[in-house]
Amino acid sequence: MPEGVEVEYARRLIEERALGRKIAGIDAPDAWYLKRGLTAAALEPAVTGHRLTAARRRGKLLLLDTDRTGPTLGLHLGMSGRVLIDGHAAGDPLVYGSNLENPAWHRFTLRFADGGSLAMRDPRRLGAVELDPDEDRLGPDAFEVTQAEVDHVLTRSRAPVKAVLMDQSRIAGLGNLLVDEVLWRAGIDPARPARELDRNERRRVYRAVRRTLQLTLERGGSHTGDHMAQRVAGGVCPKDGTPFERRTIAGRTTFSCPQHQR
DNA sequence: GATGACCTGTGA
DNA sequence: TCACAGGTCATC
Repeated sequence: MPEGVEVEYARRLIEERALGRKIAGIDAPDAWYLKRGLTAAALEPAVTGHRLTAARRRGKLLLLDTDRTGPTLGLHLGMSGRVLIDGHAAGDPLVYGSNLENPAWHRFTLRFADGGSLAMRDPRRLGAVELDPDEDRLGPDAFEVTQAEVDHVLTRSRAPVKAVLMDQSRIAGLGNLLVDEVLWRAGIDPARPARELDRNERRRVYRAVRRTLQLTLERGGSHTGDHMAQRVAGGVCPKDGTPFERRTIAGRTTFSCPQHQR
């Protein structure tokens, strides 16, 4: 779904309400939802009887550790996925997601021995479940990324700075909305080749990443940025009132201010 | 690295 | 009916 901020909400929900609970079985009615060769027949015995011991997150990947030498479960929320525990979700509803309940949208469920459950509801089926995921395919997490790491990825690519910031193998956790908000705050044109940014501009990007994550986390989601409200036809820049420009960059709809993003 | 594909729901 | 959607993956 969701970008790093929503995945962080899901992680916290799991940490608060699911840790220590024993898995009694799984419900995986959609074989397509299990990735990298995983099958329900292999997954169920691998996790049954184990307790959840930690809920971690790297970028948009949720990592559920189990006890002893039990496996780690990797959950991807895709574009429309949410985590429900005992039927309850975390955070605000997705702006572009459906909040209706439909049993057919429950693509994967962990059943707990106490009778509750951890379910993934995902209308669009673009999420995924995997076992012992390779966490190193992802770059440093956006919530913990350093200025040095930002400098490193930006100076090594000629791609548009937006494409670089959205590349999960470089920095993990920023999606389309958050990157637009970051570059709007930093005053950088999303189409600029990343390596052309000077030292001062890279510093602004780093600070905007920190500020954007802090702000949207406090406010309730990736859609709560100041820039987001103007992501519509006729939207104007909240800083200077200039009509926003709408383009496709890195394959994604991009809104930016032609006046102050340069 | 840009592009299209994946899948399905929503709103114009 | 169509365009579009906050993500990833394979392919050119």
